[in-house]
Formats: sequence, C-alpha cells, structure tokens
Amino acid sequence: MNGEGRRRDFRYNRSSKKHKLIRTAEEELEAKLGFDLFSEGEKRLGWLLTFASSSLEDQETNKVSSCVDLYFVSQDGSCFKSKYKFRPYFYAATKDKMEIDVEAYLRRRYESQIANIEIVEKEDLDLKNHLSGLRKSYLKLSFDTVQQLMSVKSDLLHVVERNQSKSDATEAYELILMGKREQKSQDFLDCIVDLREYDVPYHWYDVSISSNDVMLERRTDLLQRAEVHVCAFDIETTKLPLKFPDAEYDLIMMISYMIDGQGYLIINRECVGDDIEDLEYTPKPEFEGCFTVTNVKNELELLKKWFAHMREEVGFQCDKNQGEYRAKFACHLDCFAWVKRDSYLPQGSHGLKAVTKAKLGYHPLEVNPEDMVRFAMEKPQMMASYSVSDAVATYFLYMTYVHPFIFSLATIIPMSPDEVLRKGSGTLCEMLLMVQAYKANVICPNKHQSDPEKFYNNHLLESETYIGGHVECLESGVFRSDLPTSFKLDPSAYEQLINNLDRDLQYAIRVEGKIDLDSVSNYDEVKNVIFEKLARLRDEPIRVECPLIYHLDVAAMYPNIILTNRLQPPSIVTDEVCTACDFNRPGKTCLRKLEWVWRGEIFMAKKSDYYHLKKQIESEFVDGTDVQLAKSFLDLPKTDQQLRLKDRLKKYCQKAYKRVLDKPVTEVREAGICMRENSFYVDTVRSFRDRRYEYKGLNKVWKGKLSEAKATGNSIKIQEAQDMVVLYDSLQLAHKCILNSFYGYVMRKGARWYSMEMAGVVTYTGAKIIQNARLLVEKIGKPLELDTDGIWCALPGSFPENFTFKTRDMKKKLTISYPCIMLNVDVARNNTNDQYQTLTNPVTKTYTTHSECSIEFEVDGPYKAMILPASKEEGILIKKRYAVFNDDGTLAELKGFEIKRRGELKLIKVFQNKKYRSALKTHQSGSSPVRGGNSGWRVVFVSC
DNA sequence: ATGCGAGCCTAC
DNA sequence: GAAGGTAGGCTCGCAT
Repeated sequence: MNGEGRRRDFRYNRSSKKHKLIRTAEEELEAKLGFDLFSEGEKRLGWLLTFASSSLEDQETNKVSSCVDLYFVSQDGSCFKSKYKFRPYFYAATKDKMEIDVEAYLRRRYESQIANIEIVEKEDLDLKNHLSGLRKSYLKLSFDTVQQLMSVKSDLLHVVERNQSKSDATEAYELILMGKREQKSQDFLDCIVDLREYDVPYHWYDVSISSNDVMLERRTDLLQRAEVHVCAFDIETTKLPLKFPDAEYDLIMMISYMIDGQGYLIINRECVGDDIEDLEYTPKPEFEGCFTVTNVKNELELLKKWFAHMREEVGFQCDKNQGEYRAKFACHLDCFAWVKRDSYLPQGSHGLKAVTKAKLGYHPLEVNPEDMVRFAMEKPQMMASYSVSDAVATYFLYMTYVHPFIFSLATIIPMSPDEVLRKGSGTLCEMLLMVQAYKANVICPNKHQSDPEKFYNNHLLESETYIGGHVECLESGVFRSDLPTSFKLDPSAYEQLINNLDRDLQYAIRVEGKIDLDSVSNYDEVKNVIFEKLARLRDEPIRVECPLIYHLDVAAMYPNIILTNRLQPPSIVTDEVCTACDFNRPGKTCLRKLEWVWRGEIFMAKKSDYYHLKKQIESEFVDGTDVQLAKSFLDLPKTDQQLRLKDRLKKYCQKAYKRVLDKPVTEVREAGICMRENSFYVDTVRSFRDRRYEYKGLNKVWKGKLSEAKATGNSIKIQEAQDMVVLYDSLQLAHKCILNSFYGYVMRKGARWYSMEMAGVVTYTGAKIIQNARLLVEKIGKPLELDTDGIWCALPGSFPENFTFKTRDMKKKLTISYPCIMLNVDVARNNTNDQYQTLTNPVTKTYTTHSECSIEFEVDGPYKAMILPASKEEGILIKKRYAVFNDDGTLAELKGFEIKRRGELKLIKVFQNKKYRSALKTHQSGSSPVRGGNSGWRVVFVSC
C-alpha cells in the first residue's frame, strides 16, 4: 500500500490459468454475501473498503504465498474482492564490503526459506557524511510467506544482538584475525550488524506489481466515498443488583439495531412483560428512527433471529477459533474508541448519554441500570423505547462523526479502517512518516529503546526528561468589561510602541496581509489613531478603566516551531557528526544551535555503590530457597533484572541516605540542528499543516454553498452541501489530530524517530515565546493567566484594537488587531530562522537559504468577563482553571473543573448573586494590589 | 496538624 | 502487546 487514496482502478489482465484457485469455504461464503473473487474480465473501478492479510496457494505447485485480500465497493453498490500478492521483506546491514559474501552465505543457510536477496542502496541518515551522497548498502531479504520471514528474522535477531554487544576492541581484533583464518560460517554471521524494518506490519510492504498479476491504479480524481451498509446495535441484558451483566447466566432481554437508517428490535418475551408493537423514536427530525419489532419466545429464538438477519444483511460468520461472529470484509468500528481518542470530550463525558448530548445535541432517554430488569417486565413499552434510543444514538453518532472521520483518515494512513480507529495517534504519525521515508528512499530506524543504565555525575539516573510548556497564573478574581479596574502602565513601553509603530504596521501590511505598502490608501489615518491612543496611555499611565479581556494565542504553536526551525529527530547533530560532514566548513550556516532544558532525577547512591549492589545481586538466586525452583538472577529476562536491581538500590538509598532520590537536577543544554538534513520529517508535518488549511478552506466554501442552497430550498442541493461540509470538516479534523502528534511522537516509547533534544527545543522555544509576550503585556496592561501557547490578559479600554487598511484600487481590505501584530513583530524578531536550507539540486548538492517564521499569534475577544478562582490558601494562585463569558452572557470557556456542568451552574449563581456582585465591585476597584496578598474577595470553586 | 507521593484527570 | 509529551490541581492515604 502506498497509503494515498483508497479508490483504485482495478485491473486483472491475464488469462488466469496459472493461479486457478479452488474456492475455499471462506470464499464461498464471501461470494454468497456479494464479495466475489474478481479473477478475470474487464477492468473494474472500486472503492477500497478494507483489507486483511491472507495467503494463497498455487494449485499446480502447491506453493503458498502471502497476499492481502482487498475488499472493494463499486459505484453501483456491488462488491468484489481481490487477492493481491506481495513478498514480505526486511533489511540486513553487514560490515563494510561484506555484502556479497554474506548474501551468498544467507542464500545457502536459508535456502528453503528465502525467496530472494538483493543488495540495495538506501539513504541512511545515521551514516556519517551521508549528505555528500553516501548511501548505505543493505541486503533486502524477501520471502514468500510471513512465516518464513518470521523464522529467519528471529534467527538473525539473535545473531545481531550478539554482534552488537561485542565491544569495538574485540571487533577490531577479529578483523585482524579474519584475513589470516579460513572463513567459517560463524564469520559471516558475525558480519551481520543490524536488521531493519523487520517489525513493520507486513501488509504494508506492498509496492511492486508484476505484469501478469493484479494491477492497482490509484484514482486521485475521485474523492467521494462509496455507499456502504452500516449497522449499529445495542443489546440489553438482565443483571444482578449492583453487578455487571455476566454472560454465564444473564439473559439477553432485547436487541435493537439500525441498518442503513431502518430500525429493528427483537424482544425476548422471557424477560419482557408484553408483546411490543412497531415503534418510532425520533429525537430530532434529522435523526429518524422507525423500528420494526419482532417478539420471540426466548433467548435462543432471539439469537437465531439476530444472527439470521446479520448474515443476510452484513455477512457475519462464526470464527471457530475466536468464538466471534465476524466478517473479514465488514469493518467493526467501535464508536467508543472514537469517543476516547478523537471526540475531545473530557474523561467524565465518555458515556453514550453524555456523548449524545454533546455531539448530537439532544437529551437521550435515561434509565437507572438497577431498574432495567424490573422495568422490562413492568413497563415493557418504556424499556423498548429506551433500548431503541441507544441504537438511534449510536447509529447517528457513527454516521455523523465516526464514519467520515475514519474513512478520510484511512485515505492517508496505510492501515485498515479498524486499525485507524483503534491505534494511538503516535502510531498513526509513525505510519505517515514511514510512507514519506519510503518515498524518499530513507531506511527506517529501528524502534527506540531507552538506555536502562544511564549515569549523571556519578549517580544512576532514575529518569530523565525535558522542561515542557510554561504556565503561570498572575491574578485571581473577577474581571468584567463593564467593571473599571486599575492599571499601572509603563510609560516607556508605550513610548517604545510609538517608536515602533511604523515598523509594526508595515510588518502587518507586508507579511500578514501580503500587500504592497504603497497601495494602502489610509495608512496615515490608521497610524494617527493608534498613535493618539498610545500617546494618551503613555502620558497618563496610572488609570482606572474598564478592561478589554483578550486571549492571544499562537496558532498550532508546536508544529509551527518545528516547521520554522526545520526540526526533526535525524537533524539533531553532534560535533562528531558535523566533523565528518563535507559541508563542515569555516563560517558554515547550516548548523543552527537552539537551547533546551534537561531535567533528571538521580539516585542518592553513588555509581560505585550501584555496581557493588549489581555484582551482589548477580550472584544470587531468586524465587525462594527451594533449590529446585531457584533460578539464577542472570537467567531472568534483562528487564526483570534491571527492575530488581533498581529495587535493591532504592532500599539501599533509603537505608544509607534516608531518601531514595536527590532533588531533580536541571541543566540548560544546546542542541545542534542540521539545516540540510533530508527533510522527509518536516515535509510530512508541513504537508499536513497545509492540507489541513486546504480542507478548512473547502469546508468554508461548502458552508457558503449550503446557505445558498438553503436559500433556494433545493433539498437535493442542501443535502449534497451538508454532506460536503461534514466531509471537509472531518478531513480537517483528521489532519489536526495528526499534526498535533508530531511533537509528542518524538518522545514516545519505541518511536522510530525518537529525540529528547527535539522535544526539548520545541517546548523551550515555545516557553520563551509566551514569556516574552508576558513581558510586553505586563508593561502595557495586565496579564491574567498564561499557559504554553496563549496568554489571557486585560488591556486598558482605550488600548487600540482593530483597524482596517484599504488599498487604493479598493480591491483588498486588511483588518488587523493591533495587540496581535504588536506581539507578532516581537515573535518574528526573536524566532525567524535565517538559516533554512532547501535542497534545490540533488545532483550538485546545491541548497538555497531563506528566512522562515510561521509562528504567529491569533486573537480572541474581547470578552465580557473572566473569572479566575483563588485558592483556599492565602496568596496562592491557581493555574489552568478559569471561566470566560461572552458579551451575550453565554459561557465562552470553562477550563479545568472536573464537573463542568455542575461547575457551570455554581459559577453562574455566584456571578448573578447580588450580594456577591457588590463584593466583587469592592474587590475590583479597590486599591490593594491583587497579586500576592489576596486579602479581599476570593472566588473558590467547590465541587460537591 | 502537616507534608509527602500516588492516582486521576485536565490544559495545552 | 501497544504505547504522543509535560505541567498542574485535587483527593486520599500514610508517615511524621
């Protein structure tokens, strides 16, 4: 799979005798359910629904090969399946110039298992001086089946592990001996120093297409998904009081399900008090639920009915091994997985009821689980409605959110829809990076493993990481746009703003507006208004004014820091790397140095104590005194050993030093960033950022078309526009999800592209940006709270806000937010990367250099009010918790409170209570400074 | 009482 | 077997 688009032309251009297959039972069934194996005939067009790994056997030779089963849906709604052969492979690296010998040896050693070995040249970003064009040779071992690959891989992994653990000294010694000795098989094995890409999901490998086999051709012009059948179901069972249902003895009371919008309900009369008639549950006009009801006499009949219908509609069969009814071609998409990973709802709102309220916008029927069994007997009609309501909610949640999201994500990630839904965001990220690396002929690094025995200043490290985002709370209390507050401004800062006014406005016009300064007709007019405002603030710096409550935040800060600084794990270089590089010349600009802060926690014990304990424990036996059960410590798995050793060390520290860990150490470090490294990583990030912008734009376009369609009343066009709005919104969300994961991914356990330095540089750069913003804001207004990429602040009411520049030809208008551009000029001055290099000629290795800065503040507001809670303790300010209100009185933001709904109610009560209002006024206009000594009124949020 | 670390959940 | 990260608030249990 190349991971780009799921709609493919499908061709099968041969007279297929060679691979004539006997229909297996699976194929028989799949054919019955519409997925006929497409093996000859005209070229077909299909939308790839899903795929699964499989194998096929050549009838003549009985030779088994790995393949992927591809399940397609045609434009007319019919389906077909095809088997697409591939050869799984992995790479092996050898000692220098040993490729040919090792190849010959491996061919002999694994004669019956290896299908082919090729020597290939790959871009190896770990290779010294690779920018000069040096490539690394790898043996590409291909196999007919995954089983064969697995067997050879595990064999060679042991060899490589042994070879890698040998010291350099030994290696050098052996090299001298080699020439003199007759070469034995062991010598060739010793030459295999690394394996790569051996743990890649194997259906992923597929790229080559042989001339007499299945041909796949991507159709990038077609974007619309095919129509597929969707079934959402919900099962109600009996249960014991205060217990969860148990399949051992509990009965199914009813099954409700919706297939393509039509509802069905099967009633088990053993548990339900009365026959139920067909019913309707339509919580909203757009969520119509008409249910056909079948009443059966017992659970067996219920299951029979259910399975019969599932077989007929969806094509499920029983997998005897798993004991599950599944169909290979039917995607099983768990809406709950979407809720957990993609809904952005708080942990406490992950139940179906809460999700229905939040995402579908209606209140579903709710029944206390403890009442359900009784109600089934006593109020059967009510329980039927309840059961059906869950199926309706699930169906429309899936149709509205999950389906478009997952299938659009699946067009860019080479995984089946089921996996795209269930995998972590870091894994999705890695898959995308692997696609990009593959295209750039870059060999993938192996999964990162942390060094279990790292020291710092003669002490064992318990853990190490980097300083992350910067958070501060500077005020507490209530800030209202209609309630004057006191400002103590810094006149020199205003003087500075005035002096820089031309520079800042011209920056906004040229860089943000991309407009020629000369074409602006009202420049002086705007400038003078701002100048007047700033001058008045400068001249009267102590003042009481209604505040402008603003939120200024950097859009997609971490991705844009990555892109601005060309940050990627393989770009982090040491002096040693640079020294070996051809581009390392005096006055070079290709090395960019950026700071970050390392933080480590060390054990109290000294390194020598640690080694002493290690020696001791290594001579011991574990698992009791019984000689027969006793096992040498050294026979335990490595990770187990390290765990036990650390445990021993902890006990020792506790005894000898009265504490285990020393206080955390931090250290400012400098990372060297290569501005020339192969750009596949930043390219992946950028293409995501840009494609997301594209989809956001298209979403806006279709929103326009939707309102047009609504105006004309054409229901077909309304529906079409509505669908496109959802489609593009889900596409932009898909990109946002991945975009945000490219930063965290570099510190993920087992990441192929791992880098603590890179993560540290990203967060430290961000922390400096937000702290610089605060430095400015505290001179010209009041910062209230800042967190990582945004700052909440109160500016004096007379502070210049929005202005519109017009061009002489009247074609363009540019509206600027003065607080925003004031910060952006600062950001650009401090963060522009003038060393950004782009490879423009791969043959001559020529690079062009340009300046890059895509880090920009955006502005929200002004708002009606912001409330920052105080601690119960004197003078302690609380971060990450606040409430913000819009001008119309609605709640704009409520952050940090576990019980949002309850918190909201409480807050509004506090806010509206007359008694408190006067108290707030006293606090707000009072002369005592709020920061630090908060002796006045405090808003405290209490959850109960 | 007070201080701590663990566990849970949230902000970004 | 699969796995984005760090910062921070709050509760609770446990040791002092």
